[in-house]
Amino acid sequence: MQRDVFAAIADPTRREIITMLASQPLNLNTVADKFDISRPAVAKHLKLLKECGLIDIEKRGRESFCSARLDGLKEVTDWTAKMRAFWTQKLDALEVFLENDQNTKQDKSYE
Amino acid sequence: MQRDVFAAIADPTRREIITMLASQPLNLNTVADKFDISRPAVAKHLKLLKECGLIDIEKRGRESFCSARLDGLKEVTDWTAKMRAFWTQKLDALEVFLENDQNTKQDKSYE
DNA sequence: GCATTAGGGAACCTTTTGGTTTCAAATATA
DNA sequence: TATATTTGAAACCAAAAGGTTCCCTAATGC
Repeated sequence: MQRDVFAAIADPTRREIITMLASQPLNLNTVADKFDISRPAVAKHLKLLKECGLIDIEKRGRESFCSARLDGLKEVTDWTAKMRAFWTQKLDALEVFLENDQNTKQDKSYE
Repeated sequence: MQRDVFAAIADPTRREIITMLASQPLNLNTVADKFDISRPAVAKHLKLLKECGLIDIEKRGRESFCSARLDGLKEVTDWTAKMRAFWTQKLDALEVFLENDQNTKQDKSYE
């Protein structure tokens, strides 16, 4: 049972699948037809995406309908936003520091 | 030359490194000491992070000072935000659709 | 009933990933 | 100068990732 959303979106094919399914639900073969790789390969990607909660796979008769369930991406958005905010804040603090004290040569500071 | 930011943040160790460096710059050995894995292993992660632009490595004497440079994460934030927005919008549209027409079945066309 | 279609799943293969140990080079320091 | 510190880099390894082919089962359509 994979569950790392970061690993799930690391693969370009899986990101494409997500993009496709975000616009509309599709069955497995329809998804597979969009790629050059084999159906089992796509099925594996879909299974992984399901296991980490990014898509639903609903069986209807002999067909598997796949649909996006992208609230799991919040974890990624949150982390990246937090990192960038932290970093930007550091840069701002540095800027203020440099503006207020041009003479001090603090050689440990960066940029 | 790796350059996929999505792949870069797929590894938990690399995410930890990024988190560490977001709060303050550190030299290679200091980073390595925080982990149970060997120094060369950490050095490889740092090198990869540098190659995709998420950190800087500045050499001073015999030391390598590493600092965060997290604007590259914008690509990730943008993509995830876009997907989630798209998905939320679809959900809203679906809700309206269901409210307005309970009987129509969805078609299978893509794109 | 029979052929077709959609998908599941096993077995297998190759490349990548993440890790290791070992050694050499360069810089600091006593 | 001799020694310790910090890193770079090579060689190697095991496991995971991503892919393939082949075959089986179960709905569906005729």
